[in-house]
Amino acid sequence: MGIKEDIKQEKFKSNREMALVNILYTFNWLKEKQQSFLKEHHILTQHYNVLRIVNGNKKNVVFPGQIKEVMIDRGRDLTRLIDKLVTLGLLERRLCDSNRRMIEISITPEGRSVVNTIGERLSLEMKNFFHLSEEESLQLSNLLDKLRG
Amino acid sequence: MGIKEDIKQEKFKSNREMALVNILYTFNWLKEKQQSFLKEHHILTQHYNVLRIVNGNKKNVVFPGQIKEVMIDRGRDLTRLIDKLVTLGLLERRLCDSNRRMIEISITPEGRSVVNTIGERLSLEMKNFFHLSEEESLQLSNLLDKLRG
DNA sequence: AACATATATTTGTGATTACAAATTTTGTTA
DNA sequence: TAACAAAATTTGTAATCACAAATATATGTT
Repeated sequence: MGIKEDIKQEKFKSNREMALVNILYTFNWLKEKQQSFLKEHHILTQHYNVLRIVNGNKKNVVFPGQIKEVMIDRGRDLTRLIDKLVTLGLLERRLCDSNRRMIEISITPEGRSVVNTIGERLSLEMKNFFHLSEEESLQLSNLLDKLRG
Repeated sequence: MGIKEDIKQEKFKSNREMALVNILYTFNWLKEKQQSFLKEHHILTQHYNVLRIVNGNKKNVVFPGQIKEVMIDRGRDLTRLIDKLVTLGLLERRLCDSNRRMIEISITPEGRSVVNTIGERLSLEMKNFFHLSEEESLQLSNLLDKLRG
């Protein structure tokens, strides 16, 4: 089974177009896998990504602007993404004393627990659905880097 | 420049996770490129994908269910996606005589013109931003196929 | 014919997204 | 130091999305 069967398209104009379509298709495939985990925690992939970033930061505190810089899917509507996570008790917001245009975001113990739990499960489950070796994964990642070149 | 610099993350737990993140990141990168074209025609990538499918079909007529089968990003809310394209005068809807549960979707001349114009421009521009050779594109596509296994 | 079941699509609704405009604070400069 | 531009985030809003429930039609069974 390859992309041609998956979307029932026999021919592509070029390998480039086939690769392009395959990235879009694989993205959705992966997103669906991820969502089935996250649903149990009542959050979406976007929420998880923000949590991961805040949790991964060495400092205890991050600003929305910093999160935006690093986000995989460009930080649109970050305010209301954070709103949601604050409502869920996973993040906290505080005014920054030194520069009051900024808001300090920090993760709560519960947030840390949630993001770690999901992260571990994801690592484990990866082996079941991500059918590439470490070597092949590296090749893939290098090709994608080159693509964006 | 690679994924590590792009999202400012020095280390990944594994190459698999790096590849995973890289796919998500590259998807968004590509989507942004595409959107800048489509904006000029006041449609979204989802709309373009539906148009492409209807246009690419050999028969003059497609049913929503068939579109759904083939869609890259699973056909959620297809009804209202088609609504939009009908409103724009790019698609037409007609009741199917033989099975009145179904709706016949066909593309208008204007729809055909729009989708062809966009398609050509996309092919041309691909060369400017899709920095892989035909050979490398094939490798990439094969790796993605294997990933989904 | 009457009924249950399956198919194909639409609707309702609440959440999320995109885009632009607004708000607040800071930095600069004439 | 008043004025103006820049930076960081929020708000408003219309459009889109996801999910479930509803509708309408077709098929198969007793």
